[in-house]
Order: sequence, then C-alpha cells, then structure tokens
Amino acid sequence: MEPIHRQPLALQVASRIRDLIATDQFPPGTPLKEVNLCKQLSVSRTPLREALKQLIAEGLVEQIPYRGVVVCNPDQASIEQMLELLGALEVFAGEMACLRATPEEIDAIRVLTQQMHETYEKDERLSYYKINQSIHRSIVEFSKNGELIRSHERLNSRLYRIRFLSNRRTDRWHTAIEEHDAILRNLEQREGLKLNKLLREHLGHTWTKVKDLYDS
Amino acid sequence: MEPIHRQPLALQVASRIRDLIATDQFPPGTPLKEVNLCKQLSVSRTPLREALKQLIAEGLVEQIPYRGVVVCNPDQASIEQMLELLGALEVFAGEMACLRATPEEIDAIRVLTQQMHETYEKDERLSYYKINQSIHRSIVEFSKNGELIRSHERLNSRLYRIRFLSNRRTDRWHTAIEEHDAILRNLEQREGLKLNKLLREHLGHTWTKVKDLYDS
DNA sequence: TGACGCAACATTGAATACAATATACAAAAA
DNA sequence: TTTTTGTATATTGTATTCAATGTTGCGTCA
Repeated sequence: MEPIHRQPLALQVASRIRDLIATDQFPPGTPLKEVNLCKQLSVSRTPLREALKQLIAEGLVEQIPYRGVVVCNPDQASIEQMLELLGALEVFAGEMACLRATPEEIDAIRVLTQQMHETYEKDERLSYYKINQSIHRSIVEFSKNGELIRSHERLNSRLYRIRFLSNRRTDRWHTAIEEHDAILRNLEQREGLKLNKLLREHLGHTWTKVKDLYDS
Repeated sequence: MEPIHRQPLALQVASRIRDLIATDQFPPGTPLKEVNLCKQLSVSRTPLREALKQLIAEGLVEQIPYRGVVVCNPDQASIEQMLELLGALEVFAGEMACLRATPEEIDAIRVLTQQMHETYEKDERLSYYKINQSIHRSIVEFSKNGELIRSHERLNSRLYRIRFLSNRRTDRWHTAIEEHDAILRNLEQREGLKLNKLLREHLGHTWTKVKDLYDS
C-alpha cells in the first residue's frame, strides 16, 4: 500500500509562500513580516518561521538578523550566474537522458513539442511558456538522477518569475521552436554529444532575452 | 566597510551538527532527538529545530513527521547519483575556470598539485585527501560562479564522509596524481575541451572507489 | 537650525507551555 | 498461546510568552 504522505504545516506554508513569490504577488523586495503573514495564513509564528527558514535555504528570500526576511531581488550578475548553472544542469541532463530515457518518455517529449507548435500558431503566450518549461523539466527528469532533478527544480523555481517576464518578447519564438525540433530529433537518435551542443546554444539565448528585459 | 556578520544561534547550531555528522560522531542512522540535543548543546528547542530545518533542506538529515529526524544513510544508488552530479558540476566548473581563472589562481593550483606529490611520497593519507579536496574546490571557485560554488559546496559536504572513507585505498593514488598533473597543464593552456574530457575521466574513478568500499 | 540623546514602539530571537501523534507494553479475549 | 486493544509514555508539532534588538520620532541643547 502506498503510505499516506503527511504534510506538516511548515511545508504547506513554505509552498504557499513559494507560489506567492513565483506569481509575483510577493515581488522582489517585499518584506515578509512574521505577524502579518501569520494572520493572513492563519498559522502561528513557529511554523511560519520554519517555512521561512526553508525558503532561505532555497535562496528565494534572504534574512537580515533582527530585521526580517525579504523576497530576494537578484541583480543582473546573479541571474546570469544562475542561468549559467541552470544551463549546465540541463545540458548534463540531456546527455543522461540520451542514455536513459525510455522510448515512451521520448514520445512524451514529442507530444509536448507538437503542442508547442500549436501554441505558437495560436499565439498563446502563457501556454507556450508552460509547455517550454515542461519540456525542459521532462528532459531533466528522464536523466533519472534524483539529485540532479531536485537541484534543477530548486534553481528553476528561483528563476521562474524572471524567465516568465522575459517571455513577453515573442520574436525569438520561431527559432526557439526550431531548436526544440532539433533537440527532439537528437534525443530520438540518442546523439548525446550533438544534443549537448544544441542545448548549450538553445539555453544560451535565455540570458540574451533576460538581459534585454533588464536593459529596457 | 565590511559589515559585521551576525551569527544567529540557529546557524551556529546547524554548523555544529554538520561537523558532528561529517566527522562521523553522528553516523548515518543516528536519531536526532530534540530534547537530548537541546541539553547537549545548551540551547532551547526553537533554535535547534530551525537548525534541523536547514540540515533537512541540505539533505544531510531526513525527517519523518512525528517521528523525528535521523542522519541520512544514502544507499548506493543515491551516492552514485550524487557523485554523478558532483562530477558534472566540477566538469562545468573546469570549463569556466579555463575562461576566468587568473594566472595567480592557476599558480595556486600548481602549488597544491606540487604539495600533492609530496604527500604521495610521504604516504600521508589525510593530507593527500585534504589537498585533493582543495584542488577540486579551487577549480570550482575559479569558475567565478557563486551559484555553482554554493551548489558544489552543499553537495560535496554531503559526500565528505563517504569519500573520506573510500580514500583508505591508496592503490589509485599514483594515477590520480598523474591525472592532476594533466588537469593542471590543460588549465594553464586554457584548453577547456580537453580539461572537460580529463575531468570526466578523473571523476569517474571516484565512483569506482566508493563502490569497492560498499562491496567489501 | 541642526545634531544628539532618549524613549516608545515595532519586530525578531529564544524559551516555554500545550496539543497532537506515535510507540511500547500490558491486560484481556479468542 | 496469540492477537488485539487500551493506556501510559515519549516525542514531535504548534501556539504563546518573554527577552533582545533595531527603528523612529520627538524634544532638548549647542
């Protein structure tokens, strides 16, 4: 029997706050006052504080002793470093996925890539973004390396907001989709080295888009 | 001016427990009972629990609701995955270090590599281990990517104990040192691609050593 | 008028008290 | 004898209280 997974209050609170940050309801710089949040979430300070400790460890918020925690507002340099690392993780994941993904799993990526084409034609920005995320997450998942999956997940969640914002520009969608087609082909052919190269290029563009966002 | 870095009690407690785990005074499986630890460390439950939350986030200990936290005892598969990821991080760091390390920094690695030769000749196991760690940490540091450095640090600390134990066997020292010489040469020459290949091979051996430890 | 000092307030840090849950053991029934 | 169930105890989860620290603003003095 599948055991029941308990969800201590602190964990629930943590994921709630995580969502609030990702959806920009708590934009960067927002001070997270303990008593305020307690009232809003209807929990006492202890589980809230434990949740905040977790978010601190994840790097989503930062704490200044005796002055509270605020939502992180990473500067350009930090974001560049995070994207650089995220890219490295995904490139590595791609290589591993070439070795370990099952045909069924590659089928799933094929479906997602097809859906991406459809959202492009319908000009659906949000769907496009989410499918793009799904594809990249899937590749990481199919690396079958739990540590890698978790590291990627954590880092990605910190970048979720900024990447979403940088997705407003649609002028790179077309080439991005072509790149995804190529990624799929090389995954099918188990061409680890070529996929490595492709992903490096594909992910390299992310930073360009984010940089534009900052510059504008 | 350099700001004064406060050290909340929870952080101090966390690093203390981290050390106790790394030095095997809290070997895998040790249950971390809150009240016991409170007395031993002379702190109350609140900061202790906050410290534990941090260690949970780091993956050093695991928590089962209402049943306490215990020191993680990763199985062979987990360790293989962690080493795989650690390798990927260091390979990537090597590439970046080729691009970004200053001549002075490469000098520092040269000195460490030389010291490694000396410990080999004197057959000093502990020193060898520490210098080896220093070299790898330095390469990561010279990538100049803070996120990468932190990720590597966290993962490495979780593997500290097991790698130390697997270092008892000295029969691979000689080839390992030759590999380090080659690594240094390619770093000096800024040969990112060759260094990538070298590091993959070099780090691939780590798992072999750890596996022997498990099999014996 | 400006700078300093003090006090009141706000906020976090730590400790303790209380509630919920799990485990162990013993007693009773099959 | 074995299984089950209830109760006592230990342990963690949560709430509340108290203490330490930082901030703000006003009043006073140079």
